[in-house]
Amino acid sequence: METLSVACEACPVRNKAICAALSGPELSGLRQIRRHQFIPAGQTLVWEGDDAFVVASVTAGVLKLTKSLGDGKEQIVGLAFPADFVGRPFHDKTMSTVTALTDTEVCVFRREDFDNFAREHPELEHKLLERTLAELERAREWMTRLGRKTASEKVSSFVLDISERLSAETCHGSTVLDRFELPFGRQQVADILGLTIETVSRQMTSLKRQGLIGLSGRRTIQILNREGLAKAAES
Amino acid sequence: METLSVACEACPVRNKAICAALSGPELSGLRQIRRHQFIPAGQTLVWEGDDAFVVASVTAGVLKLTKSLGDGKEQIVGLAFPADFVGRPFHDKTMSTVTALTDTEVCVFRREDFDNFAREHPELEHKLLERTLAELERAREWMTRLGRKTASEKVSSFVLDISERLSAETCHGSTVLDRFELPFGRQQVADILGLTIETVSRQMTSLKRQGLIGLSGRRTIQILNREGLAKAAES
DNA sequence: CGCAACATTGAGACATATCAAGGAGAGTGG
DNA sequence: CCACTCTCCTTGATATGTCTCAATGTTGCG
Repeated sequence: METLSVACEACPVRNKAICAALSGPELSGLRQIRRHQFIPAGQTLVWEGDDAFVVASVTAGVLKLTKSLGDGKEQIVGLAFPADFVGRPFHDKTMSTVTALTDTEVCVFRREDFDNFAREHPELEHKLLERTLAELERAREWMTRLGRKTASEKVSSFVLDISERLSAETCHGSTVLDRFELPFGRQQVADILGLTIETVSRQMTSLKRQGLIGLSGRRTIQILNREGLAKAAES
Repeated sequence: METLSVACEACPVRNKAICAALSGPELSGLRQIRRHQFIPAGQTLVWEGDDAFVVASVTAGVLKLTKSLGDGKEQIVGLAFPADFVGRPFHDKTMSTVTALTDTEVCVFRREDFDNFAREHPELEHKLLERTLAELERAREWMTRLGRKTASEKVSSFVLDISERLSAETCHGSTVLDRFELPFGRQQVADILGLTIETVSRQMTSLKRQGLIGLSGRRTIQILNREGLAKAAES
């Protein structure tokens, strides 16, 4: 892994990540304990069950948080986009694996350093709390999808959800992208939705045939009828 | 709803809930904005989608957090035991319904009061952060169960999980209860696991026939072979 | 005791998984 | 620029687990 040197002031997520809580002198305190790091697509930052040595704030790219079951099966339990925070502060075990889906840049902290710093900076902890509460809400929404939706509803709501998250990233006002590239392949969509790759593929094709979405290349999706898709996403 | 008057010092969760962060004068500040309240089984504290007027800390009983889908179906996305915190501070919408499963007692706060108080008491926010991080972890574990486990694995892991949470409550050292009463009926177990009531029933019967658990009455479960049950819970 | 709510059991339908084959993209080397 | 190849995606046929519908059994309360 390669350490990059980027000034916090020039950071693309300066105003959105938890460090937005800090200014001037405090920020440079934080900078002293961080390491800006590049993670190539496919590489894993932390492993499920390991001692949690690090936490990190994402500045570019997308990561997945996964839990693996006895056999080869895995469930993706979270996604981390720029400005999101990964890892569990104040706790010594990591309970999910964090892996880069695309080439990624993160601000990494030794967990212990971060914990100490955070305890002395309530504003930072407050930002982190808000972010964690939002993430919890998202996880619960996701649980509903996993527990009570059909394959077709899962895929529809997934497409809508992702379009919103990717739009938030590019952040041109409140525009929602209607055409975007998925940062992952079919297997990973399946692991997000608790389905098999074949079922995801079939449902994608079905949505395409209904004229709700367009597919080009392997990963590009176009939403042709957002309203109709929203209807298909409801139970 | 009936307002009770219980001194914080005598509170059964005094040392476990987020208010454990406070002592003496700060605690009495918190006491001034709280209302101790009794909620009978079946009654709902807050509704999904409503403006979030209140947050609360549970002192006795069990509550469920649910999300409902278009039709009658619902998914339980969380359980709140004594010392747990419900509601979303610093945010104006409630995204899940909170309902008492058993007779319940909670410390209720107007959200605005709580927010203001919390911002002035970093120790309290810190406790809340730790609790929220733990809850997020639990939600993710639950997602894995919903997405990638079979009905039989779901029920087995559920029984183990509940036995641990109920034991934590009675808190006699590190004893784990082998015989306990579920605070909910079959339909609610189904809503937790993303199954139908019939499937839950069949799996319970099956575990019973395998000699892993014993069932008596409608809600009492006895774990006869914890190790075997753990094996059945893995994928 | 008798009732109402809840739980269990069975038979059949249906959705998704599994197994298996074929097709399209993207990168590589000629 | 085209053939080659590897990986990923799509499609089809069948198997299977869970849901649905329906009936029966049980619990606990008035």
